[in-house]
Amino acid sequence: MSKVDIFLADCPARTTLALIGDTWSVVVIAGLGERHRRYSELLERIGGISKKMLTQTLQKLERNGLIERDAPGYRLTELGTSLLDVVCVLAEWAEQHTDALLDARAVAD
Amino acid sequence: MSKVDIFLADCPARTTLALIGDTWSVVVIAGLGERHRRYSELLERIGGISKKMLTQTLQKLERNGLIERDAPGYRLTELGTSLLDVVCVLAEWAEQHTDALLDARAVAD
DNA sequence: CAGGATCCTCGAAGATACTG
DNA sequence: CAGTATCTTCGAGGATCCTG
Repeated sequence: MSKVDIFLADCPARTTLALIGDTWSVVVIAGLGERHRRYSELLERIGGISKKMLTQTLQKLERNGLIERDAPGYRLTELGTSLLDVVCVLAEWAEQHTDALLDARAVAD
Repeated sequence: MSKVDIFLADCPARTTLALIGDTWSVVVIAGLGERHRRYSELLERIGGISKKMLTQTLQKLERNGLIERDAPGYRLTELGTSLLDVVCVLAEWAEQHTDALLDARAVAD
């Protein structure tokens, strides 16, 4: 079973995607970063997220052990920090390839 | 500007997330893998996806230059293959940490 | 086999107002 | 400041049937 195959059907990667594959989870994880941050700081830093979705996403991430409340505010757990590393890989890819993505789209349209 | 900060507000990573951050894009990319595969093969390999969503997702990925039709069937473009590498990093993380994720959830409930 | 067309449901997400 | 509560909208996604 190759590394790719674990994404098929019922597998760890699909489980993970179900937990963090919503609109805001990855963004909030990145917005939190390595530091402790307060709610209002996150709201401002992230930008474009409503208070409702920030609250909901924070609760979801906390429930899954990716962040913890560190009053007043939040920080990534060790588990969450390890995921942040993965998120950074995606960020790096995005930085290098978003232009190509948008170009391809322009050509297709 | 740190690597994490590019996820905030209007940035390449947010753009990328908007393009591949739906339920099926990442799964289809992984399901395609390095090889050329036919529609029916994907449908079976992925599992749990409807024909409608497979068709829609393939079209979306093609429009963004991540896959190309290679009749009859599909394969990742060079751009798509580079993204597959990132996806594999996520897969690897998932394989190692899904248990911790589920445990944390069980404790919280 | 590989879709397209249609209809429908349900939950994500926003807007707004309220609270300790 | 950091949420909670309520209402509403909108579109992702499923189910089903049809087609070259």
